[in-house]
Amino acid sequence: MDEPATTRQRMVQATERLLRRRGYAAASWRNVVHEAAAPWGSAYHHFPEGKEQLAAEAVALGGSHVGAALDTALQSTGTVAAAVRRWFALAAENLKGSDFQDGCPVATVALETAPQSATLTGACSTAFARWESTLASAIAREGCSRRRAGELATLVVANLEGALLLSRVRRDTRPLRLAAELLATRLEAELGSSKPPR
Amino acid sequence: MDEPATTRQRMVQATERLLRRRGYAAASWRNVVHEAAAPWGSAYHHFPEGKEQLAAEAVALGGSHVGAALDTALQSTGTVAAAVRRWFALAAENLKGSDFQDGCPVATVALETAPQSATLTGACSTAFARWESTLASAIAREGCSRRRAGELATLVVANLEGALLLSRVRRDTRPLRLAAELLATRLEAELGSSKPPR
Amino acid sequence: MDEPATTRQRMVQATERLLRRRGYAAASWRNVVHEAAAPWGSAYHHFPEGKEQLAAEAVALGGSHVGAALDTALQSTGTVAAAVRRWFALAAENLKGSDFQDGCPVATVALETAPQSATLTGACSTAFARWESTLASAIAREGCSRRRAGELATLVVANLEGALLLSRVRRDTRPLRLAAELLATRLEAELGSSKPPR
Amino acid sequence: MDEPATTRQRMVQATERLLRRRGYAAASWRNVVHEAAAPWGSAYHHFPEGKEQLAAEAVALGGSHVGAALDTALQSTGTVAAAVRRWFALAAENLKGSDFQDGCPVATVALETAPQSATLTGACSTAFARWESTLASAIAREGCSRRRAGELATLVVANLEGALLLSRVRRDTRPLRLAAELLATRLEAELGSSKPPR
DNA sequence: ACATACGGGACCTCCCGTTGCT
DNA sequence: AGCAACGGGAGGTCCCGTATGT
Repeated sequence: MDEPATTRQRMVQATERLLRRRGYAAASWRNVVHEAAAPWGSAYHHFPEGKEQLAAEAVALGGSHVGAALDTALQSTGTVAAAVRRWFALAAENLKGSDFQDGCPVATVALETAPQSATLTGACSTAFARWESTLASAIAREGCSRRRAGELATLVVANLEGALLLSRVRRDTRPLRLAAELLATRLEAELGSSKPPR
Repeated sequence: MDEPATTRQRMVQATERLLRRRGYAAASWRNVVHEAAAPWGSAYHHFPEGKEQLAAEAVALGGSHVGAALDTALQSTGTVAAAVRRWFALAAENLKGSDFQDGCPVATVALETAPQSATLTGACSTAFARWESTLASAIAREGCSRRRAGELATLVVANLEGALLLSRVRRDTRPLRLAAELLATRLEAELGSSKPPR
Repeated sequence: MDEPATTRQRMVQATERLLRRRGYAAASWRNVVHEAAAPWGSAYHHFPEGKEQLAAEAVALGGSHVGAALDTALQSTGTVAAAVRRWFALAAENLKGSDFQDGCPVATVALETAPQSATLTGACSTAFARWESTLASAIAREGCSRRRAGELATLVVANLEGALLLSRVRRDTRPLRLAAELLATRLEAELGSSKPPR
Repeated sequence: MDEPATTRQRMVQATERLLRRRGYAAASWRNVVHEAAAPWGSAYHHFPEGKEQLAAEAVALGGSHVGAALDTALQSTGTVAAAVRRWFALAAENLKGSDFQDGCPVATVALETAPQSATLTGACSTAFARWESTLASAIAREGCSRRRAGELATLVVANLEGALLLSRVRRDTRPLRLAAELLATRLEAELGSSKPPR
């Protein structure tokens, strides 16, 4: 195990990197094969449906990275409110750690391709839905209706994306911190009675 | 006044339309001159610094449109909380009215070009800053420290962009309604009794 | 015998189909293996000399199909003149039956590749020569010098190809009927005295 | 007058040359701009509808060349029968003069692109129709019903194309001579009463 | 202010043929 | 016989910016 990544995997990873940093337009085959040190001649062997397929897989990969950070945050904290704070802090770290170069691969592709490519919009939608589903489950577990849990999860994701965008443009992570605070306060207010935060 | 739009104006307007709907990549000269029914021969006469200049002006125009909606919302309501609800509702209307085709021109360009083009990132940043400044003034007028007013304004803008993104991807305006509710509640809580939030 | 077609056979047949309908350029390996439901992995096992070999065999197969129609026509009629009429009528049927999609695989390849590929030009030439030889023998049997029989055979083939081309472009089989009439009349005139047409 | 050919004209001419010699597939932009010594960057300036537009114009040009040869033949001879002989002889000369490299640009494109491109099939059809129309008028002038004149014209064109194809593949102009003889004899027979053929 | 043309390059897609491994 | 991957290149399209003439 832990074999060296296959060409195909390297291409998806490279694409995800490019999407994060410079968006869909920059994820050209040329850039991808260069970044991945992959053979250009077999691009369409691995991705017979072309660039959309490659990008869709990269979006899925990017989404799973962010989702993994959410899982980590949930596991390392006791309440959803704390997890949200942690999740947003991780996002802020990544942003700052890349000198504000790495944005959210999902959001970038979503805005750049919606509503032209159903495939890609679908991939973005799926990524968002997964985060929301994870969040909603965690929220519901703290004693909240499934319906309201879903709404709160949507708000968390919306705030993450909005704050990430603003933080990136301003080169300042404050929006992420403010959004985390806004959400955590609200979550504690709505869930607090039934679940003592440790 | 109210003269017919000049060639130059038509080009900026057409570009703004293209940015909203299909992003920076679609705002090619070819598409712009076609959409604007403008002569290609004088493109570089009007915009000697090229496509970036054109796009920057289009972002500014798009930003002013959204800003105008905010002004309208503030004038037609009594509190900032109500104005935010109204502002987000207007955004939802525009989104739905265009069959979820028209997104925010500022956000799209911001993600697509940051951090490659300082000019364009600056234009986006300026647009966001203008909305925040308007909001911050209105919030401060309801009895809040300038500092906290600025933070709340940032949160409003972050939520607008995040919710708009989610609403567009899902083809459902619910995220915008939820975000408006979250913000309005918080604004009322912090400003409501006339002042003392904490 | 009458076993299921081998992979190799299916590939040649698929190629012949593609040549007839869309020409040499459309007979890419990708299209061929898809049409034939054949494994790409063994393409160069079966056709070690590459695409030219495949196409040459497909031309030969196509030529034999047309030649078989000629044999049928000769057997089911009493004179060469009648056989020509029948042959052209069969060609018209095939053309119309395919909604004017199926042309002559030999002619298409001949024009598309002559004079670049000696192999393919040779394959086409052989196909034409076979039809002419069959015709010439039949004509000579009706009492005509071998020399003149060969000339008349050439004229029949030239008219078939020319009329097929015109009929296909116009989506109208009239040119084939006219050419058949022209040839039959001439054949009857030159052979008529010695061989009463039934 | 007799100005140097424009870039656009040179491109069409070069394309016509390539179509004649090597078919539609060989008329790539790369080959065209090389042959025409034209700037590749303005290809789509001159032919905004792309390769099909270029090829359609080249087919029209090629068709007009062949048509001009027909006009010449008609003017330099006394009867249609003689003109057909002359026309076919000119075709044979061109074929032989190019060492059997130059075929008919119209026929090649017709077979290669029919029925995929309506534009190109139309261009080919138009070229054929023009020759037929010229021929039909000339035939009718010799005392033949318009209807029969049209049929005979079709036969002439079909024989030209078929014989040209065979002559090219065989590297031997005999098919063209035989076809001319066949047609001339028939024309003389059908028109003979009013115009002594011999 | 506008038109026509140049000029080089990037885009995605698809091509043909080869190479080791079953 | 068949497979997965490689490898370089050509295909048509469209890009941005510039250069001349009015």
